[in-house]
Amino acid sequence: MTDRKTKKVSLKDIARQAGVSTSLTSFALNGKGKEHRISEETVRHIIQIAKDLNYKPNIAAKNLRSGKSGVIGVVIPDISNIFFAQIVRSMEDVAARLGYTVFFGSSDEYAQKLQDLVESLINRGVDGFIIAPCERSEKFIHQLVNSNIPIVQFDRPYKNIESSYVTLNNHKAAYLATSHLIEAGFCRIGMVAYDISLSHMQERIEGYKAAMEDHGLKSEICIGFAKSDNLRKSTAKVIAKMKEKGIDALFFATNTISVAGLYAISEQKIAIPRELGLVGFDGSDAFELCSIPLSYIKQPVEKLSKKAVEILVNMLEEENRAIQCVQIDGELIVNASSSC
Amino acid sequence: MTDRKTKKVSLKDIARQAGVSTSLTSFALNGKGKEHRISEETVRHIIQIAKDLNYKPNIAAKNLRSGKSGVIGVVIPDISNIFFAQIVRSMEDVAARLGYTVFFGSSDEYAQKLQDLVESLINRGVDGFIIAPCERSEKFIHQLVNSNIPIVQFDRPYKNIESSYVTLNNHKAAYLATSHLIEAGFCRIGMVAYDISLSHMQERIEGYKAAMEDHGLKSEICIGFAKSDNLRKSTAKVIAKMKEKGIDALFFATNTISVAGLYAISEQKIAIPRELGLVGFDGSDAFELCSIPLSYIKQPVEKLSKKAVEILVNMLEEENRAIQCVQIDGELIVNASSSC
DNA sequence: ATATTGCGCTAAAACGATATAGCAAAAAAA
DNA sequence: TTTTTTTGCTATATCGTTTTAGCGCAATAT
Repeated sequence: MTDRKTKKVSLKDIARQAGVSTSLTSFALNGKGKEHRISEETVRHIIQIAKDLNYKPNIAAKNLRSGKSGVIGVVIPDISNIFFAQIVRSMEDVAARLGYTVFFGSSDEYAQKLQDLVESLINRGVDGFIIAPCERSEKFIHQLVNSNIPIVQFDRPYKNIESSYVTLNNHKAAYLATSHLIEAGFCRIGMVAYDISLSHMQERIEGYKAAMEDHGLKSEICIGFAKSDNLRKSTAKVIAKMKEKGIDALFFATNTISVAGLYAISEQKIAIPRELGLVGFDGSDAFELCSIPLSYIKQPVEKLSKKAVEILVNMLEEENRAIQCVQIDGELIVNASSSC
Repeated sequence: MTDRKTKKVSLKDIARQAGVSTSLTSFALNGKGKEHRISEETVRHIIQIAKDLNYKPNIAAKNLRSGKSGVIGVVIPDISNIFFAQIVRSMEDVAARLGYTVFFGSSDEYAQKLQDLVESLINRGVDGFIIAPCERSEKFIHQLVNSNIPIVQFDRPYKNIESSYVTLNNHKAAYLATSHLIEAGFCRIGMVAYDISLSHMQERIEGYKAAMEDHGLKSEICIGFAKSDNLRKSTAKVIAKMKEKGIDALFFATNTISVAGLYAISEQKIAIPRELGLVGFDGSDAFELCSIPLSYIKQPVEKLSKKAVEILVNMLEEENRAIQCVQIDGELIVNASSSC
């Protein structure tokens, strides 16, 4: 640990001590010895001195000179959602391994906040973005893509925008969850979703519908919508209404809905799975702690974040403008809430 | 949104267009007009042009020149712990309002990882740190403080190190939780804690003990330790053993222990609060979803993070070397798990 | 002997902002 | 009138890197 007060060691210091120019020093330390035909001995010498002096390059100078920052901006809806917390966590690891750092911020599902965040990150000089869009942000994302800032859409991409994206195969996951309920003997299966147009939600809804249709249950399709600004109450209302209609199982479209649903069910004292079969989405401590553990679709957090970071870094380093669209399969975790 | 390809507007561009020098431009845009006796008209003129050209200062250049980065490094144990997720979230907001950005990383409670993180953040040029230390990191934190890098310890400070810190008043909180159980009619109250020496844990233990003593229950003091690397199993074992001993209530020392405890209790089919009264720590979705909602000590997340950021920024900007030690009170949330 | 090539290195110009020293003209004081 | 002060501005060095252009010398080719 060096004292903050004693000035930091610079390239110049090393150069002086080694009796060479700063250029040579820079080349040597960046592994460009051969490329610039520096004698191996000189390179070794320089590296040794750098080590001795505990040289740490000044990143601001590097950034200024190179016009790059080595920082990836990540914009997610909410870091206090465990799913995104894990995603960010994982992205950090992957990015670090590739020599990048992650700046992140939460949009709270507000288009304006997303825009502010992105702009402030641009000012901070991030090299590229991984963004989970929110409602009403399509235009802005579009502009962003058009302005040639490297960007990977995540989790709920606008698929008609020409950009790379990484997302769960939501259709398949929802199909899987619904089919599982059907195979477990339920037939009047409802879905609780958000009334939003983002792709992940629409595809989960479509996946549910498709599964119902494919099993001859088209007429039983029944979707209720929870309001995110009054989540618990609205979810409770939806569930009560569905129960009245004779629904015998529910598929929750997200982990927030799942938690709210579990809460409502415990309040309404509905017996799981006898009176109502359940499948949720993503994970949460709460899923296992409710009296009957919840079956759910598990998203492959590491795979998703790794892919997103890799694609972005590839764009940054290879100037690879090829668009990559990746959909990764989810896994169904079967617990007691869905086995009759 | 500016096109990434079209080069960015620099001070020079503005200066040229305004027909003045870059120095003047810099002063004008930094509000140092008066200080450098620039005519008000010129200042207005320059500012107008900067606006027209949508000028955004290059942060790398600023950093290089000033030796500061406007970035605060935050090191916490684990971002996927909801408590720390909320903390980070809140710190970001506060920091943004003060003109700073937050870089954060998770130590996973490993001293080595904490050290690596801090060093990498130093290389990235952060101006100061907010750190939640972990076991075996005392020496390193001590070095850090000695090397004059501005730092605020957080959540579990080493209090004998001469540095500022912000933490919950853990003693008081534990005392409160324990007293509450006693007043609710429980008397054989056990505590489940981690066997670590960090201050927050020691003080929670001391607070529990003090409450028991003050209520004449010294002989009933009983502390069981959960292992963090095998949390669920070890917690279950501890609880089972305590139950055998005739314990009638439990105080969980952290939210991770609380979740594990709830899990064990639901597995062991113990009736809450009839057979066992419960109070936990921090919040979690799970606390409300278990069949009987858990009473718990709620930490004032906003206050804690705000204070920490403010103290650090004060150190950075005022060169204020005065050490500030802040302890903030927690709040007891009473739910069904502790009312006989 | 002269021209060419390769080798190992250096000098110096960027990158964009800030801050110090100082200059010319106008205003005030002598 | 001459000197001093004030006003409004400029030129330039600097922060620590990276990178381009090119220099002098020796070895090889002609």
